[in-house]
Amino acid sequence: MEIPPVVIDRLPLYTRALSTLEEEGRDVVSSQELGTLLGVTPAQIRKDLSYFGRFGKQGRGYNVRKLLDELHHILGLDRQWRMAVIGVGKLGLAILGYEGFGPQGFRIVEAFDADPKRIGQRIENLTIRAANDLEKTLLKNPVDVGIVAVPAGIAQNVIDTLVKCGVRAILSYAPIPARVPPGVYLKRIEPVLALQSMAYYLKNSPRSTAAAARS
Amino acid sequence: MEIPPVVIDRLPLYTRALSTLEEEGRDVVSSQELGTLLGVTPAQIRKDLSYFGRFGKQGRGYNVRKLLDELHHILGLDRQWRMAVIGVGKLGLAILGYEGFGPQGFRIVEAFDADPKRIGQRIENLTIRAANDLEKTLLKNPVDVGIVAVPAGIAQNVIDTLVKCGVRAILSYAPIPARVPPGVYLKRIEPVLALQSMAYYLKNSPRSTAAAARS
DNA sequence: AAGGGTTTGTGCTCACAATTACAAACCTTC
DNA sequence: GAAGGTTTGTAATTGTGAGCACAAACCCTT
Ligand SMILES: NC(=O)c1ccc[n+]([C@@H]2O[C@H](COP(=O)([O-])OP(=O)(O)OC[C@H]3O[C@@H](n4cnc5c(N)ncnc54)[C@H](O)[C@@H]3O)[C@@H](O)[C@H]2O)c1
Ligand SMILES: NC(=O)c1ccc[n+]([C@@H]2O[C@H](COP(=O)([O-])OP(=O)(O)OC[C@H]3O[C@@H](n4cnc5c(N)ncnc54)[C@H](O)[C@@H]3O)[C@@H](O)[C@H]2O)c1
Repeated sequence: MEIPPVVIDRLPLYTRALSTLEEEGRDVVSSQELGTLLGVTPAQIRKDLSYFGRFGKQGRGYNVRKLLDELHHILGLDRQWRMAVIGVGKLGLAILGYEGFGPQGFRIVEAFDADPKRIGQRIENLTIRAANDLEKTLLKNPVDVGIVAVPAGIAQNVIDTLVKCGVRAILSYAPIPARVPPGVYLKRIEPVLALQSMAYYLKNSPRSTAAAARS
Repeated sequence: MEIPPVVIDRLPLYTRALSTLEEEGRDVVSSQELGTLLGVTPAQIRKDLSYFGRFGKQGRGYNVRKLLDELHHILGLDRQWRMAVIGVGKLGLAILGYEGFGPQGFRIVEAFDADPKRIGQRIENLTIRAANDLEKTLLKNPVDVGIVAVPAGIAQNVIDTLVKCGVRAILSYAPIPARVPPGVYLKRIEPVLALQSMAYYLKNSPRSTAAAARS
């Protein structure tokens, strides 16, 4: 059975809401409540979950702890993922210092830069390696994910190198339409594109039309 | 006529490719070439553009300069947009220092933080203001876009304040399912969700299955 | 000026995703 | 233990977007 990518994209949303509920001590939650919490219809949630099994109880809802465990297992969040950051400039520094990855099982274990002033620096328990050593290091010590935060001009090059080293998931902050071979997964973070599409709505709504932009 | 949001989301992609082509001195481009450049089918591009008019010439293609101007006009990129950054921490600093916004007409004109050590600092020709002055400042000196880079816990609060100040477009980096009233546009940057959905594919492909994740 | 080679714009079809709607299952209370 | 009130899981329907295919339009060459 083939699961639609949109469904996979929503599952992490559900896990995050469930984590919050669990921290609040909640035992069960209905698709209704989860829906209003996330801005998604209850039927959507039920249908998405039904791709993977039957996790709820009629008349009652979903056991928060149980559903969270199931989703963690489905998404592969019940293990550690090793990541490398390429490009430790202004943005790379913020990424290295971000405390949101670790608790979700995503650990940054390598960082690379081309600037001689950066190479060798210790940041967040990590020693910045030379960009020249990227291939050698990753071949010896593989990572699951590559985070690309280098200037646009060399991003495709870096991505190609990552692919050659067997990296199969890439998170790219570079503003280019990067290409990867099939079997490699790429997600782009594109704040400028997001702003540009919102500009359209700003321009074309006389101060208060309905119909919010997809987020 | 109502234009599908997905179409609006693709237009900025086209403008970026066209800009590159223009810098290379190209005069005309076909939907075919633009398509392979962006990983989109030519028919998709033609259909998207046809929502707004007839910009090409049969047998020839699109005039790069002309199409770029048209798209800039359609998206509202032929003017300056004023932005405020809320939260000048690790990420906020990278945003303030990012040179990718200006050339596209998005100018950061205000920055706010709650940390006394940050308030008053001059960064990139900007003086960091106190978070307490957010409402007062924006009411006197409105901005078009708010960029939210504060901790998750207070993000909804900041967003509510922005909305109250008449901000109608918000780019949020906070990992929360923020809600805004209709007529306000919100886009979220969510690296963790992107990683989590890629984890699913990493886990469920025996090292080389086709079907790349939507990016 | 005619013909061959391109490429656009768009009606039509197909695929897929969201929503609706309801029977089945469950809990609680009396 | 029966009745009333919830909520799930899913079959069926609706809605929407992507791709196909082709006539019309254009360029260039001879
Ligand atoms: N700063 C932001 O908020 C932001 C936002 C969106 C996108 N981006 C994108 O992220 C990327 C980085 O942005 P930034 O603001 O950090 O720029 P930056 O110039 O501060 O950092 C780039 C870093 O990459 C390093 N580098 C150059 N070549 C390299 C190589 N071959 N291997 C490894 N490292 C190399 C440089 O030494 C530098 O430290 C850019 O593509 C930018 O467009 C940044
Ligand atoms: N660093 C990253 O790469 C990254 C990536 C994705 C998401 N985020 C998100 O971006 C946000 C900021 O992350 P960060 O790493 O910069 O954290 P940070 O702690 O370095 O920065 C947060 C800043 O917000 C300021 N602040 C607190 N309350 C405020 C208020 N009421 N008004 C204005 N400013 C206030 C703090 O003083 C601090 O300077 C968080 O929500 C985080 O989850 C960060």
